[in-house]
Amino acid sequence: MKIQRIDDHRWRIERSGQMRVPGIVYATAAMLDQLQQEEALQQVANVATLPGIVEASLAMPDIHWGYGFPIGGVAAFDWQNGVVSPGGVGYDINCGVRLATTGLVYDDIRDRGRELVEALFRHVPSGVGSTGSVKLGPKEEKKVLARGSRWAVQQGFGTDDDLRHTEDGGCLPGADPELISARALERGSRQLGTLGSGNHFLEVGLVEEIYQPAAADAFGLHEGQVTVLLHSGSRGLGYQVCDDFLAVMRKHVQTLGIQLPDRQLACAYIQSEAGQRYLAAMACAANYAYANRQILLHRSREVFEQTLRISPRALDMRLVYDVCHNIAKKEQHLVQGRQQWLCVHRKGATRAFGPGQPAVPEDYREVGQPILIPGDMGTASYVLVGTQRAMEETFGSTCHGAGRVLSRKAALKRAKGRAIHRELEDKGVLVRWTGRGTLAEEMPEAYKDVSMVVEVVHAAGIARKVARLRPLLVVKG
DNA sequence: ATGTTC
Repeated sequence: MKIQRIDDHRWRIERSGQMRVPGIVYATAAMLDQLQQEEALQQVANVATLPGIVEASLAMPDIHWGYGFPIGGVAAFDWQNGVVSPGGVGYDINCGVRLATTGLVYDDIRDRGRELVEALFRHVPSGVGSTGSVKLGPKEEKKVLARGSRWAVQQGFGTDDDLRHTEDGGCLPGADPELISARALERGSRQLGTLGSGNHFLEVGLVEEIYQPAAADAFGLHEGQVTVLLHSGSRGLGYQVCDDFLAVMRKHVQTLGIQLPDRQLACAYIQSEAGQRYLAAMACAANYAYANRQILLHRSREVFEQTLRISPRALDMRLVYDVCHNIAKKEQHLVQGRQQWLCVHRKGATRAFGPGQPAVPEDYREVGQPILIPGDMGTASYVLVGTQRAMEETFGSTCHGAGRVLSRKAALKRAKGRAIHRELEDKGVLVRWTGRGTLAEEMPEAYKDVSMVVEVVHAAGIARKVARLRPLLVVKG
């Protein structure tokens, strides 16, 4: 594989073999050196062979190996002649992050940390297979799939302001619940409003530093403020939708006569029946995830109010934004000088729309879309803002997180004999968790330094730093 | 990520 340096933060994988377009990797030289030993760069090149891909197969600085497509990858396909692939979205359809501010400062919760984290842990079900927040009959579940966050708000789990500050308004269009298998529906019936496991979390933190006052002001962020950060997805339902459609597409792709460099790149032309059905089913799972995070936010409001015995008005928990980082979306972008309809796959990548974009909420439009980048549980998370340069270079996309450096297995080994929760406590982070190995798998050393990832996208201009958050209380699955 | 290999 031939890789050319473009500048300090951009590298081009030259076209070779069946590649239709080059690959572009956003990274420092040191990060690229590490990547050379992994399969992730080969996956970037593999994606570049798919029919209808435009401009380039993109990789963000948090790229790592994934199912078929790399995690941290962005690929856009022509809406008329291109393909859609479940592997380009990922198993956790609409995995995403939401950030809320509060009217509280550190002193308001300083002595209540243990109590708060206990109450959050009790009221927010977490862990693999967690259930019990909201139970849905089949009819009601289909409404969730069709309406997303709007269903949750209609049930009293939030406000219209929450919807305005959610990507897509919390509802992807074109969702068809009749395409969801009985098994997926069954898995979804008891998991709405639950956190899940792995890297999913609920975190109470502090705004530690502001980098860009104008954007921070627009987003309602100021130093010393208590925040709530949530990371979750579409749970077992989304997993099942992905699994169901991978099976469909593995068969389908054999009828197309296209040679794939990797079977995990199974796909369908967007305009085919299989392609349209996947997109309509994917939208259902995306809407389930939006509703899930909306209910998790509502539960957080309830816990803060009850534990601190304060009114909703005093708590003043406002949703800053909710972003999704595992999705394929129909969007119009400028390609070689003309507007073109595309299917933009973002897998472990976040939308990063710049100033003036109609899809950005009105109160943020002048500065650009908020971007939420969770780090590991002991260090920091970042709020960024989208840029015009991202619109021009990356189909309005940027990174999504720190990215793993240790496999789960390697992390377990490294954590042996250690008490990770004690180490976190020494850093000022109180943590409650469900799974046996979760804390070890998710320990800070298992991840890249999130600030290095953020520095790359900031320096490359495909997002700008707005604020840094420091974790105080963490609930893990 | 995932009722962590129906």
